[in-house]
Amino acid sequence: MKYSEAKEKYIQAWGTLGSSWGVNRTMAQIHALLMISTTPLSTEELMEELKISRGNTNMNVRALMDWGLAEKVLVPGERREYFKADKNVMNIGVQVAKERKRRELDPIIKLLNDITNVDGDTAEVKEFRKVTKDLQKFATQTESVLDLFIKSNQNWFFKILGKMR
Amino acid sequence: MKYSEAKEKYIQAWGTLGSSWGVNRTMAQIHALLMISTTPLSTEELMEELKISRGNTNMNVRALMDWGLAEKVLVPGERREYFKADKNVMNIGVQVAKERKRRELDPIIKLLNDITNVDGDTAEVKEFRKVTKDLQKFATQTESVLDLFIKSNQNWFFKILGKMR
DNA sequence: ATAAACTTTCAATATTATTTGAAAGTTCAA
DNA sequence: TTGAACTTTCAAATAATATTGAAAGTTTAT
Repeated sequence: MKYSEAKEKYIQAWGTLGSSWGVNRTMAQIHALLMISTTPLSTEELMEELKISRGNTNMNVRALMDWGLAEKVLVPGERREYFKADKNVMNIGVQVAKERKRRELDPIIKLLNDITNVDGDTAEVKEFRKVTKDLQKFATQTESVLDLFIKSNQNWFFKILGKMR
Repeated sequence: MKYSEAKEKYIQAWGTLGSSWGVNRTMAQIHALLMISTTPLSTEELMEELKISRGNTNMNVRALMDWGLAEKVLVPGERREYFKADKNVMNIGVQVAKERKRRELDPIIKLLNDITNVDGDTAEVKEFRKVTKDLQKFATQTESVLDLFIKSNQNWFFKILGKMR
């Protein structure tokens, strides 16, 4: 396969994947580009490559930095800011897990804690308590797995899991 | 907390969570309702409870069935179709993992297999190969974990993981 | 202090996803 | 068959989300 073709497919696929994972398409594509670049890229270069506006580029680069997936690089003697991505895939996985846990799982666990304490003893309420408690248990277990993954250095996590098969 | 309040919060939260997990809001809310209902619900009842149209209800109930999260219940002597959700939270987790693996991870692994075979030996292409191979490895490891989770009966998976801490 | 080089903001616009509801389709009892 | 009771479809409307680009803001060199 030709490089240009492979690159295009890769960026396109990353964008699609991103959007089904709570990350917007452009953000994922900028990340994809930074991942395969041999040097840090400027806003100009990102705009040029992805054919997107300055504002859009700026917003999504900042979002990537918020997620801990990219950082500024200052080149001595240059005004312009450059950006580079962390290329360690395991780190990326951990970072994404960490952020999504914080943004999604934590609030749900908090909510479930609140609502399992609903008053009443009708069949309806009993069922509600049962279901929400089950969900709470599952969410808490999921949280433990994520914490384990987040804390695990390198690929210890996968190594162990690999042995479990 | 009052039941009506808890219920509302729960349905609202489930909808929000769903949308950041590749499931649309209404689909998630229908699921939430079916989960806490003591009896199967009809299209009419879902429309009424969630204040949504017939078409919307129908589409999303079918989507839930596609995902293996709900099923039709035929009540003898009734024309109307009723729907109920699988209430086993672990099953739901497995089902969602299975579907998302099929819809998202599998295609990406396939793509990565293709594009890591890019031709060329420039620094650019070498970097591309390196990054995509790393991604491939990570995706494959993730696949193994998911397969393990999907195949694991009951909560064996979490039990083992729990011991790892 | 000025202006060039750059970054950030945000109201307007475009795109994408969801929802509606009426019409078409199906099933079944009589 | 017929028609009542129900389900499904899908084009159009609406809502949600992302993008643009020009203006405002900031930084740095002189």
